[in-house]
Order: sequence, then structure tokens, then C-alpha cells
Amino acid sequence: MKVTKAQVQENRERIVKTASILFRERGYDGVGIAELMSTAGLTHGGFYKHFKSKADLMAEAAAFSFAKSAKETSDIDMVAFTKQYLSREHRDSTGNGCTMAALCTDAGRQSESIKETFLTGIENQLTTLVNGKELTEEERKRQISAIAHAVGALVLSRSCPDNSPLANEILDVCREEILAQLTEK
Amino acid sequence: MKVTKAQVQENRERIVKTASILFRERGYDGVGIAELMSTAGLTHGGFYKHFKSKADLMAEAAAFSFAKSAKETSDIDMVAFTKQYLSREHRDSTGNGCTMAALCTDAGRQSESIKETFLTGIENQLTTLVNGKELTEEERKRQISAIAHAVGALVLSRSCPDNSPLANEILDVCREEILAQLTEK
DNA sequence: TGTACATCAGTGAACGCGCGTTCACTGATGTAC
DNA sequence: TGTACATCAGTGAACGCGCGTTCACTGATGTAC
Repeated sequence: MKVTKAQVQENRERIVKTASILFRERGYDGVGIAELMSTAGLTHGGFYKHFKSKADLMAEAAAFSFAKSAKETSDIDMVAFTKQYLSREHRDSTGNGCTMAALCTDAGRQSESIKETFLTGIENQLTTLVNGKELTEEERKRQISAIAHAVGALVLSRSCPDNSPLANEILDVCREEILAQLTEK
Repeated sequence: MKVTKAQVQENRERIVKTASILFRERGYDGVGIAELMSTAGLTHGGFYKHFKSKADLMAEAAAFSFAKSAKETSDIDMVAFTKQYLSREHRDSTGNGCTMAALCTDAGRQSESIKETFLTGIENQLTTLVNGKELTEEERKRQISAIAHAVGALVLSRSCPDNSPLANEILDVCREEILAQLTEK
């Protein structure tokens, strides 16, 4: 049963969007093609009409979620970003949260082409957070440092038992520290 | 063919040690029982004479590598730790490196019992890094903040293409920044 | 100390299962006239 | 605009494969006498 061009486009986008959420939640190895396609409301056989392989989708899904979070953070400053990034809400909704924090170790084990996607995504996040304006060398260093700090706090907090004291402490301590550094300089 | 008690003990330890390296390198889903056992010089069938399940080994392997790195860092200060932790050598040898940085996102997707192991491991790392002496509230905050910062820098650097400029930049910028904060206070 | 036997770590074949991927088929869409 | 047909996204069965786990068997070790 053939389908309209618009429907094809819409289906493809839904697969990518669904994948971006499921991969962030459960990792690249944690989600199968069959489950992914059925979550997107399709059957698994059609997958290869849209993508060459699962690895291809992984790269595209990562690019999609990087672009999405870049868009969402383009109009807020680092203070607002930090507060939101190190909130319990963000920590507890991995599937809709930061791609770096959700998939960085997965990316480290994948092919160079996925690492390229991460490189672009990270670079892009650095610049969009300052509304695209040119960064001085010193500003760039601060951005990199603050983002790494925030990512580390988030991944460590998530590796502790759900909502445990240490998990919350890591979030709170690092939020305070990053915010202090942002205002101090 | 039965084997001496000493040999049994030695084999078990070798399985745990091998697992701790392979899991850090390729993640929990990236290593199978058969490959793990043959790397340890045994056949896969005997695995269940030592462990109840793969999940059990995952927890034990994490506890092992946490204990090992705690031992290795017990006699160095935060400055030496930071320099070593954010070196290219550490970044490029995941299998023998920090358990937090290698497996934190994997842990976040596993059972609460593995997260408990991470909780203990992280808590332990916080205190051994200061030679076991009691921490003031302020010192504890600094420790947590510095470790999260270092973990974030390492996982982000590893998610970029091997030895790419950004991968090295993240490492260098965060090393400088953490060291600056350690001396300033 | 020497002998007889129970123990049990290790072996390798086999289990069911879900994985990524392929394929023949369907049938509404899009196109050519 | 109406008709005939080629296209191709979507379907669902099937592929080989490797996974975690089980099991009957082996044979040197450890133990009881």
C-alpha cells in the first residue's frame, strides 16, 4: 500500500524523533529496530526503505536531538541554562534531555562517524548558548568548562540510585558552583 | 576435571578482572559471556559455577574496579589526580581507566543494585582522595564539584573523534580550570 | 600413609529468544496518455 | 478530466547469528576410613 509523499516524510521524521528519545533513554544497544518501529506506529520491515542501517539512524537521531536542544537553548543565557540543566526534572527525563549526557559514553564506543556528529553537536552547543555571537578565547574556555562541569554532574547523578541523597547533592553542589563562577568573572 | 581450591579462586578473580576491563571498554551490552570467559582463558559453560547471572558479575566487576582505583589514588593529592585524570593517556585507555567515566550512563540504565554499587564507589572515591581524613562540608563540596567536572571533561572528550582538536581542548581547558580552583581556595 | 569414593569446577553441546537484515508481496499513489 | 499502469512505502514471514542460560558429562581434587 503506497502512501502519499507527505506521509512518507512524516513517517520518516517520526522514526527519527522516536529513535532520538528511545536511544537517549536506553542507549544504542538497548533499543531494537522492531520495538522502535512499532513505537513509531509502523512495522519493522519498512525500516530499510528509510535508512541504510541502524548505525545510520543512530547518527541521524543524534544530529536531530542536538539540533533540537540547540534551538531550545538559543534564547536563554548560561545562568538559566545551568539551572534547568542541573534540575531534578532534567535528570529524571533522560529521553527528552541532553544528548551529550545521555549518549556520550555510547558515542565513545561507536564509529568515527557518530563521533563526528557529537563533535559538531558539542561545537554547536557552545556557540548557540551565547546566541551565536563570536566568542573570545577566554569566553570559549569558560563555556567549555561550564558545560563539561554540568555534563559530569548530570551523568554522575544519574548513576546513583534514583533520587538518593548523593544524587541530589551532586546536582545541587555543582549547580551552585557553576553559577558562582558565572557571576564571579 | 576438578581443580584445586586455589585455582578456583584464581579463576574467579581473573573473570572479574577481565570483565572489569572489557565492560569499561565496550559497555555492559558490548561484551558477551562467551567472549568474556574465553578472554579469561576458560569456556563459557563454567560461568554459572561462579556467578548467578551476568547482572551479578556487572555489579561485582564495578565494585572491583572502584576498589582498585581507590587504592591507586589513595596516596596522591587532588592536583596529581587531576593531571593524571585529564591526561590523554587516561582518556585513551578506557579499559583500565575510571569506572565512573566509563560506565556511568550504562549504570544509569541498569538495576538499582548496580546504582548502589556506583553510589558506594563514588562516595568512596570522595574520601580516599583526601587520604581518608574527615572532610569539612566545604571540602566535600569542592571534592564533589572537582570530580564531576573532571568526569564531564573526560566523557565529552571521549565522545569526540579520536584525538580531535576539540577532544584535546576540552581536556586541556578543564584541567587548567580545575587546577586553578584547587590552588585558589 | 594408602585406598575408595564423593565432590564439583570446568567442558561443550544445546535451549529458546531477540537481534539486524532481507525479501516477496500488497495496494494506494503518482504519472503518462 | 478520465483511464491504465508503473512505482514504491509499508507489511509480515523468514534468514542467520549471537545472546544469556541450562545441562549431562568429565576427571582431578579433597575427604573419609
